[in-house]
Amino acid sequence: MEKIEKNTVLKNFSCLDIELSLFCGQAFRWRKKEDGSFHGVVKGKIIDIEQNENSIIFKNTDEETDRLIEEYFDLKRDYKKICEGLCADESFKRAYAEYEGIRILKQDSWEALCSFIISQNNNIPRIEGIIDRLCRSFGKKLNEEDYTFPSYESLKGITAQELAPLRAGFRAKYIADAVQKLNDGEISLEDIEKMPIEQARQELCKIKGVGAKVAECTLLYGFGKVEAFPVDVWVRRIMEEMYPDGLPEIFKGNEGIAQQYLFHWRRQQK
DNA sequence: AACCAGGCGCATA
DNA sequence: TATGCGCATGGT
Repeated sequence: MEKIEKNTVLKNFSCLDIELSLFCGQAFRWRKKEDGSFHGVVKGKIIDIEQNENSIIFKNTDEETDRLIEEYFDLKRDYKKICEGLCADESFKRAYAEYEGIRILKQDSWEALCSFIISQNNNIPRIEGIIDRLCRSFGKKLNEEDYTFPSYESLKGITAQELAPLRAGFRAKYIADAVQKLNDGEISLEDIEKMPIEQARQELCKIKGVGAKVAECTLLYGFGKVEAFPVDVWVRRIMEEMYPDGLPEIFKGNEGIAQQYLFHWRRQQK
């Protein structure tokens, strides 16, 4: 990363496609502007990104933003090396050939948890709408267009009734339960971060509306646990069609990365 | 007008 | 332990 005027510029990178990573179904709050740049809010900071052939420009950055970017896009991890290893599997190889550059985004853990509670039995446009209304209703206003994702602390005491305007349906009571358990300290995201993954799964599942799939998504996208492996309807199809005898051994430790490529590849099929 | 959407809780056996 | 149904909402 180098600083050029007000921007941070990345020139030597591999396996990093910003657009693919932002829009392959793991984050719900980014948008692509008419000029082709990407605009979003990460942990309260506004992020603008432009990707060209051999450079990525993060606009108007400061030190804190640089730190966030490095974490969010997991820049320290050697994705190229990992993915080339995963290519020993033919199905992954096909997905990788088409969609090289997908990375697992390390999102805020509460945002990931809440977002994937909302995602259950739901479709992506509606998930995005609900989350947008959540941020506009309860987040901090940064400017005319941008709002932060509301912290669970700021939502303390909220009821399903009060969440009704989000039109989240039956999921409202699940959000309320998560807010309550986090604020009362029944569950601690800081603790979960440090736990062995199996224990972390059990902790997350104490929240109403959090089952195996949502817990796994939270661990993968909110805690950067790339060994987590969310199984939804699409991944179930992949398993039946390609891995009837289980996942290949080569995926071990990077199941979440393999999952994201296969998930996106499968969803693009008719 | 049924059916589906990055599931889960609950009842039933 | 395993299956099946209902669930809010909105789009095809």
